[in-house]
Amino acid sequence: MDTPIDGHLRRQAAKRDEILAVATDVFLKEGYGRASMDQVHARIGGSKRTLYNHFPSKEALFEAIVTAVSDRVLAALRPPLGAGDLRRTLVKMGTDYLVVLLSPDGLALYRAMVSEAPHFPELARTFFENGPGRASRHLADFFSDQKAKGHIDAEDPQVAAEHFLGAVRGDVHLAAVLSARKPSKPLIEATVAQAVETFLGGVRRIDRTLPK
Amino acid sequence: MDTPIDGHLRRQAAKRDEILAVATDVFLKEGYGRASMDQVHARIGGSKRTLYNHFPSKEALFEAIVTAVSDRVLAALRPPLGAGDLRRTLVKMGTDYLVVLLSPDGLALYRAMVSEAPHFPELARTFFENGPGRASRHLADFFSDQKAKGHIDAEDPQVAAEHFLGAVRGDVHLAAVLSARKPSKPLIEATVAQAVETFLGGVRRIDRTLPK
DNA sequence: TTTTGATGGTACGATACAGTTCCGTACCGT
DNA sequence: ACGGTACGGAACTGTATCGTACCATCAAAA
Repeated sequence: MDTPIDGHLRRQAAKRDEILAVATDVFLKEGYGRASMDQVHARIGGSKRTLYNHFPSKEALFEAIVTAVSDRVLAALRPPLGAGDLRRTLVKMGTDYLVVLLSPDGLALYRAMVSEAPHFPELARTFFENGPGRASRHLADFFSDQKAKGHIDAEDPQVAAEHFLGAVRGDVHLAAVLSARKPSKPLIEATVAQAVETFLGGVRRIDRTLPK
Repeated sequence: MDTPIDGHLRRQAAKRDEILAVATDVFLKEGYGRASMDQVHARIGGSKRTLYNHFPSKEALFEAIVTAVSDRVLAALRPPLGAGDLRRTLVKMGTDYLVVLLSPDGLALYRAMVSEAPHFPELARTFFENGPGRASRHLADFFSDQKAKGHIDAEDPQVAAEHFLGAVRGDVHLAAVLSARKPSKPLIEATVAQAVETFLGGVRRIDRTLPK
């Protein structure tokens, strides 16, 4: 006995996926305010009623888009961090983090959430929790382990993680969000590299004539 | 002969200021998309024509608002940094920076610029240059001086400044932008304090059995 | 084959928006 | 007193918006 899939459900799901794909493109490119249901409908073709059958309102469609894109994009914010080498782990976490944030979808999602946070507060909260917040806690767990092993001397691992990721974002993410200029990958890697070194060793010159 | 101020110009300027004040409130609270000229007009009273006499379009009004608020808000991003104590300077710069970014106007301005950056690219560029970008360069100048004096060991002072300010933003700014929860001032100071310590000394545990 | 459910096509309703037009009034310098 | 300028008031234009109503069509299930 194989899968007794209803043909109607198959069609329905396919239509839903098609609508979601097109609507995602429109909403992320134009933003919630400037995107219009008519625009989506024009690119979908067909009836406007079927569009509203799948998503009962513009807000519902936007929420579906955000959750879908979040699931797809934000997953990469938590790469597997074995309890391995500290510097290597920071570099991997930093580059993965920054690459996701600077990807077209990442930038568009960030812009959309910042723009609509006041009108979709629970959605914004979910975005933060499943995105940057989770990434910070993920890294903080690693820091806790490193601290227990005596490799690290951070007062609060959670705060330390947030600071490291904030340093990685630096002005690069800000500039990209504001001017839509996507920096090159080597520049990303160089930025992360220096952030890691600063984070590890600090910036203060150590007196060579024996400390302590 | 006292000031030969034209009465017409006085009225004109007063009206312009009034419009700008009300419109700033509306635009920063609602965002460019949801704010409407009718809404501004309703709160101004008077004729719609006078509104359009002062600002020929919605876009022009928005640009005037952004430049005005930028001048007023972003000035505090460059506190005077005498070439004094390193730690104290970092703490001052960090707290001033974060307090401005987390102020209601700072958050609203940030949201507005991120939202409308694709449609007002030159405005977004100006905002970045006069805001976070200038702050980074300001701090970078201080770092260059400290480096010349042998107090710090940063490869690229500009990048180091961006990383420090990024760490100061951390997840606090992100969370505030996304959830409109303004963190308390002691939390701000505590965050900055730890960021400064991490930035100065790094996180890696130094082997107590004599380094080097 | 008949019936059911999803879809295609299009017109429509109601509202909101940016920007204009017309007319009359209040104020200021001369 | 007079002329110029900005302002108040309100209706109006054209367009865009979200969402609904109506009917024909097509594919799958009975």
